[in-house]
Amino acid sequence: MLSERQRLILTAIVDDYIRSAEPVGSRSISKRGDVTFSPATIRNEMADLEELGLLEQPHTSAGRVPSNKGYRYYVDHLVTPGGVGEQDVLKIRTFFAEKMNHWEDVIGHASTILSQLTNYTSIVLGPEMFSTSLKHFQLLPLNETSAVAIIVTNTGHVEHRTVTIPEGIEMDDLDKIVRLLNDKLNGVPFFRVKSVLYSEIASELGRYVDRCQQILAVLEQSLGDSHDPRVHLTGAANMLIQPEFKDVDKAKHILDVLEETAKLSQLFTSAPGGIQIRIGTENAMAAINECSLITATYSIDGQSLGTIGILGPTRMEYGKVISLLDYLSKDIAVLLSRWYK
Amino acid sequence: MLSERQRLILTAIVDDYIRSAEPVGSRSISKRGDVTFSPATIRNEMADLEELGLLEQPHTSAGRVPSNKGYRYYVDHLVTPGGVGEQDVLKIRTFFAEKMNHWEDVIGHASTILSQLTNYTSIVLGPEMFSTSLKHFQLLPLNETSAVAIIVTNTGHVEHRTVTIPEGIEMDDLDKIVRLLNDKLNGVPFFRVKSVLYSEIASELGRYVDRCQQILAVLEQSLGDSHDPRVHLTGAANMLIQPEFKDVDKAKHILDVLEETAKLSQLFTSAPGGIQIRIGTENAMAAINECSLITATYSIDGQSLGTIGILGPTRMEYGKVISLLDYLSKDIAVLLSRWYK
DNA sequence: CGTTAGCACTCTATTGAACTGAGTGCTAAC
DNA sequence: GTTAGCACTCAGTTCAATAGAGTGCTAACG
Repeated sequence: MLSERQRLILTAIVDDYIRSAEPVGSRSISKRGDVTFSPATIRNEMADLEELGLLEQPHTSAGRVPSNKGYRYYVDHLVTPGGVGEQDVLKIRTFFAEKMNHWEDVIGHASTILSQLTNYTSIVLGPEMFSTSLKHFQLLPLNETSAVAIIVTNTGHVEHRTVTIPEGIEMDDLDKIVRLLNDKLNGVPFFRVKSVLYSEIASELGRYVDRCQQILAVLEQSLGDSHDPRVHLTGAANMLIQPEFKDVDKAKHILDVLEETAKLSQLFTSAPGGIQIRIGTENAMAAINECSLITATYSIDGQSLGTIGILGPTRMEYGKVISLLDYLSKDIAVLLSRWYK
Repeated sequence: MLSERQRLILTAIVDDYIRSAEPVGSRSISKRGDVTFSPATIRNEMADLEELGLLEQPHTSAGRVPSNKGYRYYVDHLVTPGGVGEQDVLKIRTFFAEKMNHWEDVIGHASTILSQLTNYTSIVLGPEMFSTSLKHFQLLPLNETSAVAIIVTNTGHVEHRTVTIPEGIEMDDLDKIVRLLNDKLNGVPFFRVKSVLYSEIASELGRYVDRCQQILAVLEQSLGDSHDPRVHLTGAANMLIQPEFKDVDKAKHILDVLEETAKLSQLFTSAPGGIQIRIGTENAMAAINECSLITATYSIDGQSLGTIGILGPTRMEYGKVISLLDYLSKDIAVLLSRWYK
């Protein structure tokens, strides 16, 4: 347990370092208004904090820098979110007032706002289809061998892919089957579709055609693998602003990872709701071990739909980002629920 | 008009500089196998080439560097494309052998390959919808006020957006109208859809409903603005490899522009077919005035569909990139035509 | 007359030494 | 317990000297 004074000093150091990106010395802290002790006293406390592993020293004659553990303590006990500025709220309002044609536009806009307001990189996961239910299923033949399968969810989300039609299937049969599927599957949540498919419908399908195995294959083609949510990445170039990444090689490693958007979604191991913060090496990927990732989930009716997040250096404006993510995740929820209600 | 020897020397300088990114001196050229003159002779020629504006000198005691004009001469008269390596062909083969669910997957894969094989940034414009024709149009009501409009082209491309249904329209009417539209518009090329809409159909619509104005509005909502093609950007981080962009600020400017994918498509002022090369300041955007952009269009049946391109430093491996783009654009055409035929 | 060797000159980049300044740890006094 | 004072450490900066790459010019050569 830290003393009140230690907490005060740790806060001062972290705050200063977040602003300046330079090691913080005892003198500069004592000159701040909120700390009344002499540099010598502060030095003693800093030595203790270093022994506890909360601070680090780049070299003997430099000031102190928060360690990962120090940041962890800071976000767990010291940081004060402070709310979202009036200016920022206004920007968000005007940005979301724009016309949006797709579900995904909301998500994309959110991503842009996040990176603009923070000057960090924003990563936003679109709603997973599996948390919604099927509204409409359709197979549109293009020619003898292939068709476009279109799936619409109750939220207005559209998925589509080109599928191969097995030989020997009649158009009429396909039509019947699609109609049957729409009857049976309408309103069924996606995570249950497959089981319903096999338990209730597989038998009925037998009545219409004998080649039902192949039909099911087409269905699986249509539904399968649609698991990966859309990833919106904005402001990747903002990484280059940070002094810690002024070294081009470091920056490249990070940007390389960011480009593989598919892998990014793995970073977002489903948060238990609310804000989640991963500092430095707490992140699974080695390439971003000098970054912190803060995420928040947005949800409708308690059903968590997706995640918005900010990636920046460990020296990140935690308070500001937390407020913003909290605010925006709720905002998105409102927007989306209005969207399809 | 340059002498044969001048051309030889210019080629040598450009090739060397492309490899090394360092000013090329007379000595290093004379040591190459293909040039048999002494450094002094080469120096004389270099002075002439500089006077012609084809070469530049960073400072008095440095070697020569090609100017934009020099690159221009090089690509116009000197470069030999040299073909695509066996290895590369193999990689392309295996990459395109993967399963692809959408039209766009082909484009996305092409973009990835391009950046991987060149270590530059690839920009690929998906096929513009307007060069295809309407296969199917559908309005799927989500609730009382909004619906999902789905458009499928003859190539299997799917566009969708959420539209607002004007008040006072009956579901039945909508159904009839959609059916009518499918009858009339099936097979109509997109660039003619609007005119057909107004000339042939507007009158007929009057029979079904009196509020045809509003219906047309919905249609325009569905069709309108779908002009902008999908832009695939891959390997943006590769810019950081280039020594000319080791300065983080320079790199940031470029990456910032690259992030606004919408604006990127403006760089691709429709090429007259074949390969197009823009060197340095020939590019409209100031931010990429130290870059070269090489593009190739891919087309089916003479109908140009989209563009693939490579963005790199002006010091770019022109020969290799030209070969690759030429090869890949034809490959894409084959793949796509097989896709929907 | 075109080509080449030689040489003086220019300019950048590198090296290393001296210096500066921020910051610490420790000790002794308050 | 707190603070002033002081010796010490170490990165960063400045400056001059040096090395090296390359040029332009002149004169000689075939």
